[in-house]
Amino acid sequence: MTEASTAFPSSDHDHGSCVAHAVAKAEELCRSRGLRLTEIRRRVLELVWERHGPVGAYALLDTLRSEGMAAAPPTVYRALDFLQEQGLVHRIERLNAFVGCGQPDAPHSGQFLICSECGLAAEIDDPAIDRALTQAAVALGFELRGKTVELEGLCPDCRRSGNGR
Amino acid sequence: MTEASTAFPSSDHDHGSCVAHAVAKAEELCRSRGLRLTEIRRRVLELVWERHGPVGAYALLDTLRSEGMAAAPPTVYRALDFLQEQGLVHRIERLNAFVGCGQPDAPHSGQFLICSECGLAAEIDDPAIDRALTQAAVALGFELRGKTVELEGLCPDCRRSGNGR
DNA sequence: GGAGGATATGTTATAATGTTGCAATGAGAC
DNA sequence: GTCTCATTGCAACATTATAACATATCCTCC
Repeated sequence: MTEASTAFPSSDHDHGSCVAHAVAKAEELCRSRGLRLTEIRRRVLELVWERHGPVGAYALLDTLRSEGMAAAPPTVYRALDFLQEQGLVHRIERLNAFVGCGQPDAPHSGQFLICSECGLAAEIDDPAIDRALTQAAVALGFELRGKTVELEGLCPDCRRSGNGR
Repeated sequence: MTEASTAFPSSDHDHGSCVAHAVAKAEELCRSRGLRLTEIRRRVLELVWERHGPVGAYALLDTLRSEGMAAAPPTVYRALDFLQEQGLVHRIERLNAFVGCGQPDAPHSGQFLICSECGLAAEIDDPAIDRALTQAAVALGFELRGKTVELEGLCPDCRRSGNGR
């Protein structure tokens, strides 16, 4: 997950299977925690994974509606809240958008590389970054509860293809 | 700036002089860059510093209006855009809010400690964090353009006074 | 298997944040 | 002085998020 080849999803990977995998993982996780992965929650999770990049809440909402579901903003936000609490999706502050998390079981903070060109977001989990953050907080007597790390720039692919200048 | 005593503004420091100082610095900076620190821009900068903590765009707007200025959302957002471009204020993504920057001349990315209890935000500039971020990006072949680092938790004061549990 | 409580969803309205487009103004260059 | 360009005024609108309250569904316990 800290390797260039895996940080950004390759354009030809098998979406279907990775969505299925994520949902299966979520089901297991909910079972083990005694929580309900309801129809809506599951569908939102699937949609987030299908897109395989940051998705806005209202994009999800539109999709749900187009599928005939009765859905209003709270429907989506509540599902997203639940998924976030369980670590199944992360919110990307810079984009007001959400992405699926590949490691919902391992607690971690979510560090992202966001490509300004293609819009993809790669999650990394770099211990050195985490260590530096923790140390800074300790040094200042700050009790750390949440970390947001979002790096914006050009992903390897877009760099190669000369996009973004 | 990486010291506990200075990271968070102490409750009894001299607001007036630090606002004045920030504005003086901004004026000099604009002069040297051949830019115009107009009435609106200056006032917005002052307001951001007066609050000495994250302020929302609409809070600024309300204040401007209460002072009799003809102001609409674009008025404020344009001023904030300008100030951000010049490094005079930073945006805090987690809060959709803005804070004054004490080091507008030294280019830096803006790393924040945000207290969930008192709402203050302390800017730090920790080289170790920056190094870790840069190295992660390099390792992944990612061309870094912007960094967001926002740590949320309890500031030393609120910790001591037992707020936030 | 039915009552009751907790969890989840439906629904409507509204709040909060941010942007677009175009006209009018004003400051500095020549 | 006039030209040009940056800045501001203004109106409308777009996007993101939440509040409040009613209804439905699930689960447990008897």
